Amino acid sequence: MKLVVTEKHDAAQKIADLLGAKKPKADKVFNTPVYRFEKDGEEWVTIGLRGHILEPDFAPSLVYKKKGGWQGVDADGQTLQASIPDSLPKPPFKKKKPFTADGVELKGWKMEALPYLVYAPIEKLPKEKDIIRSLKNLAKKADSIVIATDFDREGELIGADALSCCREVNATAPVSRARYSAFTKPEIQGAFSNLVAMDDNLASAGASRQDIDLIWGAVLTRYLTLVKFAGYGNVRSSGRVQTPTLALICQRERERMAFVPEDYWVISGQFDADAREGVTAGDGPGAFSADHATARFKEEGAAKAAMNAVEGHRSARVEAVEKRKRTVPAPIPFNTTALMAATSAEGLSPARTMRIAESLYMDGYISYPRVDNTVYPASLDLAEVVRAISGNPAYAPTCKAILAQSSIRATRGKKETTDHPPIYPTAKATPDDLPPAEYKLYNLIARRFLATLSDAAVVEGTKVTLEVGGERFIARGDVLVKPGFRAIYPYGLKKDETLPPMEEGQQVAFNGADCVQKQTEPPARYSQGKLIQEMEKLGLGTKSTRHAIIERLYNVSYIQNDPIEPSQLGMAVVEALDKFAPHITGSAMTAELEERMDEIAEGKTSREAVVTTSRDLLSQELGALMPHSEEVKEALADAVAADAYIGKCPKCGKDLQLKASQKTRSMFIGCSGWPECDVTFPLPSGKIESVEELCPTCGMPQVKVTAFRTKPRVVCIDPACPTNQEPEVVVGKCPTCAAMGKSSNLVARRNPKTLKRSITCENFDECQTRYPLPQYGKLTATEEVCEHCGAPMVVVTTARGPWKLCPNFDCPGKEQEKEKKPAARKTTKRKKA
DNA sequence: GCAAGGTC
Repeated sequence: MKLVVTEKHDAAQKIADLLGAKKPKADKVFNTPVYRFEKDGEEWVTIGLRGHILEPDFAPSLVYKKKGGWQGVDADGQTLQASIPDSLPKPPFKKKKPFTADGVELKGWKMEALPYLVYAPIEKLPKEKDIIRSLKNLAKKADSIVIATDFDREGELIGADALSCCREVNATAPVSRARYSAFTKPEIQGAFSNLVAMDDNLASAGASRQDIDLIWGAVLTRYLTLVKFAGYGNVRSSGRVQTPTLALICQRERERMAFVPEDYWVISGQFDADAREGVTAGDGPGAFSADHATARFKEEGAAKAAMNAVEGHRSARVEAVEKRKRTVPAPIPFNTTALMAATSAEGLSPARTMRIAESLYMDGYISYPRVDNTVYPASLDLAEVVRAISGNPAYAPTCKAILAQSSIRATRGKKETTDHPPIYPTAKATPDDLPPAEYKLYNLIARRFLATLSDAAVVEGTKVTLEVGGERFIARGDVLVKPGFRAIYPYGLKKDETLPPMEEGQQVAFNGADCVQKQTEPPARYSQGKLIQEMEKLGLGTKSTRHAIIERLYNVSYIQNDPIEPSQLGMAVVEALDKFAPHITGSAMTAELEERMDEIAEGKTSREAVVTTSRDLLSQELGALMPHSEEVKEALADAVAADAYIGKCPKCGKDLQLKASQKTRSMFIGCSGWPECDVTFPLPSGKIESVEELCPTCGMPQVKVTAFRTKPRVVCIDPACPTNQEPEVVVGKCPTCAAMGKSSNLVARRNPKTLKRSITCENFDECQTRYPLPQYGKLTATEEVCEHCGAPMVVVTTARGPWKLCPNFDCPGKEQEKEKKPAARKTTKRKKA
């Protein structure tokens, strides 16, 4: 039996389809799907991995008490002892009681262990245990093995790891490597009839990347986390990609802070081409505005002089009318970065984009979403794709026009790789087929695809120069004369600005000018899309990881908002590392690693040599960092306090801070003077941000609250503030009391201690009736009663509109709805396997 | 309780 190992399930299926004479049989080994077929009289089976199936980690059996423990070196530590270089003082490890060189006992050590962690041996541990089990089971019976993972460095490593698993159970089966760059019949058949050898050097290059990332990441993350320990779960991370990315954001913020705005003045005049003598008010079709030819006056005096010069004039002369046509080329095919840049501009974060793209891919609506390529391969039948999506009425006219051409021509980007085709739609979808966010992304991808097959747009720009009292004004207009791709791709489009028709020498009405003082703006913060593009430019991360890295920076509270601003903590982390361990804050480390990896791949150096050099460098920088731990600790503590600052305590004047409850992890506001001062304020659920302005009603601090899927709102932190008083609403009669022959009101109110809103019976002590309520939105009572349980129906109006519901949590109607739900979400069902 | 890289 011939065993074919691919990087992912999808590839295993496609290869089986393309190689088998007959349709392959879908089977399972344990829980892993595999595909069996016959070729040239031999039994074949393909199995898909899930990316990396092994994961490097510090050897648990040799060095640590238990996996993942951050204590340090265990027991006798012999293996570590052997790997520590002579330059580092060797602790005299003894059984059960390790000591430092100075004789300090190391049991339970933390920070002191870090210099040794730099040199700790690394092992590859199983990560996908189920898949490994299935793989080994097949490998046992295999006569030969073909590694058919992706054709790149990580793919080679994934394949080498898989092979090492196979070798544990089958030491002799011959192994070969299939190299393909597209799932087409000729490509795959060609790859399998020209099998090559595994490239061990390339796999080693990938493995050195893993080692270096782990060592630097673990050592610096533990350092930052332990130097100012803030409780379990409060990790201050650092890494080869995330820290330079954070540094980019901080650098931009520093530029903004250093920026000194300059005043300038802008003069804008109002004109009307219909009224020759300046008698109309200037809001007819002939009205237009034009800016002074000096776009920015640096001196107020010069601006005033220009204003004085036009003062009193009622007409202007058209000095020149220039028209110029320019073509706007159709956009190039989408790769991952370009897709994320486009969705970011549409308000969809890169991380969310990739989650949705993954589901669209899995459901068969779009092609593989992780690509660098921006050139459609010749093997892709563009006309067939156009036909496939032409069933969507919104695309039909464009599809028809494209198909009517004798040949279809597509735009092409600069990046041409053979990994996968650029992202294109693979099936028709309409707004009825997909949930809104999914369709939004599908629509963008489908329209972009059609745009890449469309003509350039032609825009006619008009520039009109006007003269008033010796001053020149310039009006500009843009009109789309040939829509081309813009007919199908309206994204990122500026509105047309039309000008009324004018001729040289013509007089138009001048209805006065305004002079506005403005200030130059600091460089803009990065949007998530822009940051991803910048990361790509600098070689930070890959198409598959950049969005996740940015999300990680949000999760550890190094950054906030979009456009992205760094937190005080983020700034402090970059500052501390930049001072003492500058290698981790720049993109040069990645660039250099790439060079070393190329050398390993070419056989010019070894994985061991490269990793050891990197360990020595880290050892050096950690050595510079450790003596300044007090300084770093204070800087981080100050930053954390500044990030948590909400306002001043009304009782003792110290700082009120955002805190997390130890027990429930929920957020509240507490005084930094605790335990002397016990002032606390409850917080509603949702993301909390500090706001500078105090409450206009009571003078207490305010916070900005963003609850899940709601618009942010600014609220006073004091529940007693009049702005926080919600009227109690009588929503109806209590059904429990009614059953007991009594009549009591159900009242909706907010608990001032917990801020939770609920409906309680006035007769609660006796009947114990209480219903939960959504925490946000305006609540109104209705006359209606729930058909299932008799509870009064209420309406909650949020930004998404009114929503009528039965508040009874145990209402029998709820169960029925739950049963209905899975059927309603049919859209995520996987397209035929 | 660490990273980054694959993929779900």
